[in-house]
Amino acid sequence: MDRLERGELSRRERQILDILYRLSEATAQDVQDELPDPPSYSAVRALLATLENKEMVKHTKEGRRYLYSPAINEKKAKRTALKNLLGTFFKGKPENLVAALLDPADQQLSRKEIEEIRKLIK
Amino acid sequence: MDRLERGELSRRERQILDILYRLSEATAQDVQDELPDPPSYSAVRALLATLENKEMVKHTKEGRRYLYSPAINEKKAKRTALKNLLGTFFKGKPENLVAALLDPADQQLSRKEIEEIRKLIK
DNA sequence: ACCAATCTGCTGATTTTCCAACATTTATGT
DNA sequence: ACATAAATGTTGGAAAATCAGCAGATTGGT
Repeated sequence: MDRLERGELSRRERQILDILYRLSEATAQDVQDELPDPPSYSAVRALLATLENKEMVKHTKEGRRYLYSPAINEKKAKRTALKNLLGTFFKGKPENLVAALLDPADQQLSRKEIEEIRKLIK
Repeated sequence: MDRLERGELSRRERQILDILYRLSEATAQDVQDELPDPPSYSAVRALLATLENKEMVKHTKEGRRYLYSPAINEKKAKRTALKNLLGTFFKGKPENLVAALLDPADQQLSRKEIEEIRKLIK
């Protein structure tokens, strides 16, 4: 079980990783733009550096810049996040989660989205 | 937008809140039992105290003990968590989340669970 | 009444996180 | 080639989080 699964991420680490999962890859600048209460550019880079040391983030060069991306298999991260959410809020029952998705007070699903889901189940 | 929605929770704060959501209410002892890398009992209590100051946790007396529970409306917390997960991993599309749920490589849904979901959609 | 166990309240020290500033490197264009 | 711009790398310290220990209160048992 790695640091991610054990929930051993600081606030900023988590925020940054989430951004990277969402964007797939991003420059330090991109990350700064997405961070709530964004710190200075150099602070963001320092954070990315520590995340790299912990092997939770990797980078490739693109021209003179770095493009950062999550180092942890996305599928696995997704599964972990889902399992956590299920365990924390839905008693581990997927149908409870789907029920919350369908709850009109929560999300509004378009007719099209519902149709998509219906198809999946078949 | 409160601290929870902005993701402004420290590592331990998040761990403890998740436990409280899962258990609905718990003693300091319960929380310690559930924490990964559990610190001392008194440390757990100190953490619960700071969480109470920040009004993220409340307690009631039960005999001589305190029963702690989340101070933040559960429905709202659930919704926030779901929205975050959708945004981070599923491009905001609920059907993608459902697809992950149904993915046989990920979760195994029993026939019964699938039946439940099908019912919900109708 | 006394002791042991179990809880809360509090405090100060340690550790981790978080950040900005500065130094260095690399690319660009004139 | 040189200056400029735009990156990265590093470091020191402030701020926040984390933690353990101790004192006092309350309960329960003998």
